[in-house]
Amino acid sequence: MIAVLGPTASGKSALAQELALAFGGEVVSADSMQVYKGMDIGTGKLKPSEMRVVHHGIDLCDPDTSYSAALYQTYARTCFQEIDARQKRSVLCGGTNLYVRAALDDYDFPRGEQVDNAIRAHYMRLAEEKGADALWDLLAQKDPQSAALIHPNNVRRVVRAFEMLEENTSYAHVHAHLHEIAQVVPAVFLGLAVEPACLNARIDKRIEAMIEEGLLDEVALLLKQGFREAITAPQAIGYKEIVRFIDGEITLDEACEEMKVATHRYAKRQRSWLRSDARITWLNADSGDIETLFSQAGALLATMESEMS
RNA sequence: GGUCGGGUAGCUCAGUUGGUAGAGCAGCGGACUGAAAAUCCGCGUGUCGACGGUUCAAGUCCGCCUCCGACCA
Repeated sequence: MIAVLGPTASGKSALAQELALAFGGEVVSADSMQVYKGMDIGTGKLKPSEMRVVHHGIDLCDPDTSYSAALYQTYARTCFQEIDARQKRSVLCGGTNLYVRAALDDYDFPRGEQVDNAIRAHYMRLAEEKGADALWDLLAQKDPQSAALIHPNNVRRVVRAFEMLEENTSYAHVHAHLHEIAQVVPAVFLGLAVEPACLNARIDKRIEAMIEEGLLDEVALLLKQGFREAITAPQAIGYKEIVRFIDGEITLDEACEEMKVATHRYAKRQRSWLRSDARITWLNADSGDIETLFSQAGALLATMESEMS
C-alpha cells in the first residue's frame, strides 16, 4: 500500500495513477467531495478518458445525500481487501486527511445514527435559537470534560459532542486517546511538498481552467437536481461560490476570486494537518512535472523496499 | 502652467484639540474521530511619499519637492 498525500493541486492524482500503473495497482481516492456523483470539474476528478488504471472512491453517492468519514472507512477497507485479493497494489490518493486516517489508522467510530439525524438537527436549532454560548453551557452541564475541550464558537463540534453522548461515549473520552491511535493498514506515506506561493499560482490557474471547462453548466445541472437542499455537497469549494453567482449575489469575477482564496486556505489547512505526521516522506513537487515526481517517488520506494528485505 | 483632492500594512481605508499608528479583507500559524473542500482558535506583518522647518514631542502644523487623480487653462 502506498499513500500519496499532499495539498490540493500538488499533483497527487497524477502521481498516484503513475505509481499504480508502474506497480500494477489500483487507485483509491480519499476525497470527501469526489464521492459525489455529478461533481466532476470542481472536485478535480480525472476525466474517464484520462483514467489508465482502476479508480475507487469516486461517485459513491448522490449529492443530495450526506457521506461521512465512517462510511468511507468501511468502503476503503473493503476496497483494500478486494484489491489484495486481485493480487494488486492499492494506491491511496489523499486529499481529505480525516478520510485517510479513518482508512489507515485504528479509528473506531461509535455506532449511532447517520449524518442527517434528529439529534444533530435538534441541537443545531437550539444553537440558532439561543446562541452558541447557551448551547455550550448546556454541554458544560451534561459533559464538562468534553465542553472544556471545545471552543463555544465551534458549534459543530459542540453538537457532535451531544451526539456522542447519545451514542454512549464522549468527545473527551475519544480525544484522550487521539494521539495513541495505531496504524492498522501497512502503508508507505509519500507527501508532495510545494512552495506555498508556487502552489497558489497553480491553484489560480486550475480554477480558471475549471470555469473554462464548464463548471457553470455543471452547477446549473446540479441545481436542477435539488443541490440547494443538500447538506454536505453544496459546501464544496467552487460550488458554493458559483451558486451565489447564479443567484446574482456576486459577479463571476468575484466568485472566481472567492474560489481562489478559499482554495488557498484549504491548501493551508491540509499542509497544517500533514506537517505533524512523522510517517510522511516528503517529495519536492515544485516543478509540477509528473516525470520528475515519478522518478523521485520510484527511487524512494526502491530504497525503502531494499531496506525492508 | 494653475486650483483642488489624495499618497498611512500586500489591498481598501481610519487616525480626534500634535503624544512614534488601527480596522476590514488578504496573508501566516494552529486545532481536528460519523458534515472535514466542513468547523473553530490565535497572530499586525509599517522608512505614515522625500527633504527641511516649528515644537519637549509631527502621520497630524508650515515650507519645498515628488507621484497619482479631478477640474481650469
